[in-house]
Amino acid sequence: MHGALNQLPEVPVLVADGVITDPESAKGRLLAASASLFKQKGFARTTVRDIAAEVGILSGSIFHHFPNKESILLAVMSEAISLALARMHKAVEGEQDVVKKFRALVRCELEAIHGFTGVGFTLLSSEWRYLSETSQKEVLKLRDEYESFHRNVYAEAKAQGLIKVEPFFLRHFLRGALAETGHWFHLDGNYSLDELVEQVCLTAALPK
Amino acid sequence: MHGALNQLPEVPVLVADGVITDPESAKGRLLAASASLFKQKGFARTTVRDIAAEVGILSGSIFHHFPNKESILLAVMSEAISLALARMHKAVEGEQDVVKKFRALVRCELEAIHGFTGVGFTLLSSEWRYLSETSQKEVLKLRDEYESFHRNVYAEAKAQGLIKVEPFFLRHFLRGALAETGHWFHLDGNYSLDELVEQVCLTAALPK
Amino acid sequence: MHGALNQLPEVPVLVADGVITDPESAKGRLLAASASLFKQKGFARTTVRDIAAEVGILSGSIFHHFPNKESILLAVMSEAISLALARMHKAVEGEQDVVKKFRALVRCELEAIHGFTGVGFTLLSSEWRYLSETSQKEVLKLRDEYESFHRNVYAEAKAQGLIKVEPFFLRHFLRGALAETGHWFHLDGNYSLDELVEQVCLTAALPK
Amino acid sequence: MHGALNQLPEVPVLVADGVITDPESAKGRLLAASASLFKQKGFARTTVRDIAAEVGILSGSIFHHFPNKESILLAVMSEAISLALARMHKAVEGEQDVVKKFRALVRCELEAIHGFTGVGFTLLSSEWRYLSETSQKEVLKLRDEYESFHRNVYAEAKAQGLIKVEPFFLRHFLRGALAETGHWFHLDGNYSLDELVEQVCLTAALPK
DNA sequence: TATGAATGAGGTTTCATTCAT
DNA sequence: CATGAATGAAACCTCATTCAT
Repeated sequence: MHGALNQLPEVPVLVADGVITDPESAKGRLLAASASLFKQKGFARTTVRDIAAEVGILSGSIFHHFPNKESILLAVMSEAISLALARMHKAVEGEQDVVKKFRALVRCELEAIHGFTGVGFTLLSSEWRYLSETSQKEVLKLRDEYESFHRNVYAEAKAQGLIKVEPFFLRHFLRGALAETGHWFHLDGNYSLDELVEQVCLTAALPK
Repeated sequence: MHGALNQLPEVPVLVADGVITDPESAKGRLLAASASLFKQKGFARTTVRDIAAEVGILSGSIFHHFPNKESILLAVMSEAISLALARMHKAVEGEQDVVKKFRALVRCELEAIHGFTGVGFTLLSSEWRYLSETSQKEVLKLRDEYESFHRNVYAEAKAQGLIKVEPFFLRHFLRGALAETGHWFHLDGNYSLDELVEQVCLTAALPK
Repeated sequence: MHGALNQLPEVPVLVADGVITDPESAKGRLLAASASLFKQKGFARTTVRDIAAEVGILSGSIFHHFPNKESILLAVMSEAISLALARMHKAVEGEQDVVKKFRALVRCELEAIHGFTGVGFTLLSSEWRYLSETSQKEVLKLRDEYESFHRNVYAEAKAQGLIKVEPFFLRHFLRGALAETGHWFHLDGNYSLDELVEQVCLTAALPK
Repeated sequence: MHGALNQLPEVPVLVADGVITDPESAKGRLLAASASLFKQKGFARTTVRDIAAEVGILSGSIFHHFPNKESILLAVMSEAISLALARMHKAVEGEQDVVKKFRALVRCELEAIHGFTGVGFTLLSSEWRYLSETSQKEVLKLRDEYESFHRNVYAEAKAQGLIKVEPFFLRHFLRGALAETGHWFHLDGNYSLDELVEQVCLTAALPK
């Protein structure tokens, strides 16, 4: 999946813009390895020695790049959300049709969850509590931006009579439902990502 | 919320049937305290000293009731699912109307998540990875029973043309959406549990 | 020297009064060993493993008695000064002659420095900087009590025309001179403690 | 205080004679910064990164000037004592009056302690134990020269009946008393250096 | 059953030192 | 000479678990 990330055409642009750390730099490789391990074993069970071993350095060297273990989690999380934000904006750019925007958002979030934009997005919820309060606030700013963008599109859909549920509820339901796909849906399984998007829209009774 | 649990009329029955540990026994109080702490701080960050302090004993004494820390988590989880199963069966008992059964299942799961049946249900997903493989298999049996019951009701609804999405997908979506309510919905907030159930059904475009 | 401490007749009284920790208890042995090592190698160079090895336990066990390494230093220091205070009061109790009081104070401080009352007194100056600010304030209260007692006796001597120098200066000079004996004077060497006291008084031109 | 050091007229001479390192050279600035930090925080708590930051270089660069951290301490110490020796010889040069020589020595030592000759002299006692045995021996040669010079002047005073205490004891007492001034006396406080010298002589009952 | 001192493995972090650039 | 990433040993500290009382 890391490989996939590097091959995405927009990555160099995002690196240049400072959205994310260069995945080929030492720090970038550290982040990718950490994200992957945090996802596999959880933050608490992942030791800095594990991370170092994954990258091929010694544990002490990690602290050249990050002041402590928690700051790695913080970096993984804020890069994940920054990347998701950037890709989300690009995905709906210029689109007027609300249904298409809705589908784009769903697809974008699923891509974020399933690693098209690098691991890390799922950690936002599963490892949230391991972030210090200060760090939580920092990430919360980005999350709020992301969430309100979603809610606004849902509100448009509601205004056009395309859905009946309140945007506030719908966003919470969808976030949960999509995050959960991280636990059961596999890209290389029986269903494609597009079929998954389709089932989500079907559930919400959204017209094509 | 613990108090609420104890006041539920069916608790003595469930205790007598061996479904759950007597919440007034030493072991029961240990489980309740553990569940609450695991939910608050996560399994990994909760120390056996924390648990002992919450119950008012010393850390060493815990090991007279449980062989190790993980077995506490296992007990919390299997009691949570057993309780949820028992209450679920009771809730749909004798009911023929599929829509009513669907609503009952949703309500039941929300009650489990929000503590009507004691804390612990949320932990099933959030702390799942801290269970050893052996323990996971043990709990999985109960979860499978629970999950397939849900899927069967959804399949009925599909057969009657009430919903369009595949039961398999719907169950996964719903599980995620409902579990997520644990992070944003509060019983003492602006909305009642019934309103929440209503919004869930609205989202799935389910007729009344 | 530890042995000497235990044989002092007043020790049981002081332990009973809560002035010092029982030197035969686990905590007391830990303190004695720590004080001795801190004196030998300095606080920074003494590892908790060193201390544990000296006492015959494992390093982790130390933290059953003290929350961290610094708190051991704090305890060593406050016990040292508390003990010195107690013995000082006893030494001048009922004495009216200023010259005799002066000699008693000098002797008392030398005894504290050279271990008659347990190691630790010298550390008060040499390892002072390793104490956190909070801990410094705590110990400072005791030190102030000790220092002002000395200054008061010197002021009496000045008032009686026995010395010419200001008490403020004299106390600072004496503290330095006596502390320094810790680096060159040895009880088992060529001179006795009484001869040392005599030389101090000679230097200050104090009549017999 | 560093500024003051550089302005002293004899510094260029001493640099030219190889007594001390040029305080404007890279090595000299490194020594000054180290001495200052060692005094503030102690040798053990001062990191090479601290020193490097103070000088404005990176930690790795330090090792182009010194083979290891301890050698910095050694250099600071031997320069301190060399400088003190040079200034001491100059101060008593041609002086016949023992009382005046005594005063000159006291003043000289106080100047060394309070920074007229650059920080570092106090470290000789406080950080002594952090020197390896080999280094201790090296500095000891210089210290012995310094100490015996003092003792000889005291012996002269004793021979002339000006003091009563043994030179051996007096030197130890004075060293301690003067070193201690580093902890409480401040040049910019209520008393001048000359008043301090006066109080020292008063204490030792030395005639004017 | 409860206690609490002790264990001991393992965690995060620090830091002097090295070395290719 | 300077850099700064990397090293690797060792530091402090945590904590589930044991066991004699």
